[in-house]
Amino acid sequence: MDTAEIQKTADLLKALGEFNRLSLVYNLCRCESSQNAMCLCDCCSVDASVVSRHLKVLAERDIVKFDKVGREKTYRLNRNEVAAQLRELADLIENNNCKRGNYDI
Amino acid sequence: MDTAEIQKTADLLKALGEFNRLSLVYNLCRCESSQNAMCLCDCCSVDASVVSRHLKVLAERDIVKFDKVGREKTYRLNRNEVAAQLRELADLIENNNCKRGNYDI
DNA sequence: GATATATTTGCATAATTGTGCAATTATGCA
DNA sequence: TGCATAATTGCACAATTATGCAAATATATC
Repeated sequence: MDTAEIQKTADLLKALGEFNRLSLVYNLCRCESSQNAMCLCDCCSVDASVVSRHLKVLAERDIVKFDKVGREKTYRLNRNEVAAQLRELADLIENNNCKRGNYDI
Repeated sequence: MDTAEIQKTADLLKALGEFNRLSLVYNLCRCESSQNAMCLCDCCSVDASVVSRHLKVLAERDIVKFDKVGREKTYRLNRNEVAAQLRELADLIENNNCKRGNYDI
């Protein structure tokens, strides 16, 4: 396993592993349409600037995508990619799907 | 979504989302048999005390389990549970499996 | 242009976290 | 009992991170 790859996965998990950010993700989970940041503020009781920074982190990790419409930014979950990465990790952990086929039992 | 539930998931992801801890997890991934801490030290270039603390965090989150044999502690991945939790999150994110059935599009 | 709203940024701060080293504890073995 | 090895813990420290407030930026509307 490449260290860069480990770091990338760790970064994804770390981005998701903070209470307010995960709250934002769960909030976006329930929305089919994009939501702007002000709307998303309601789900966590922190300053708008904090929400802005959390959304930036989520966007940097490609967890959310956004469009700029006028003065608003609307966010949506990058559902398929995030789910795929989580499943990939789950498979690795559960199935021991080692391409080399060497088991050390 | 309950805040306690959000916090629990966040804690799991945060525990996995650190480079050396994830390295330990990947390392355990490749092992069918339990591995003791000293052996696991080899996979990350940090002090044994650091590995000990990381393993403690992983054990607290039920990511790894351990047995004490003599003066050694042997660790193994809690494969099924961790994988199940990751898949649950993936499903939630991807499928929008909202029990209430209200879509806001 | 003036004003209101949405978002970001600079700054300061408190809290958390990862780390190494030394000391300690626990256990096995001679 | 004495010594070696495995693991943990106390302590200090550096780095990161989450946060709020105020100011700045961007854009819509009047």
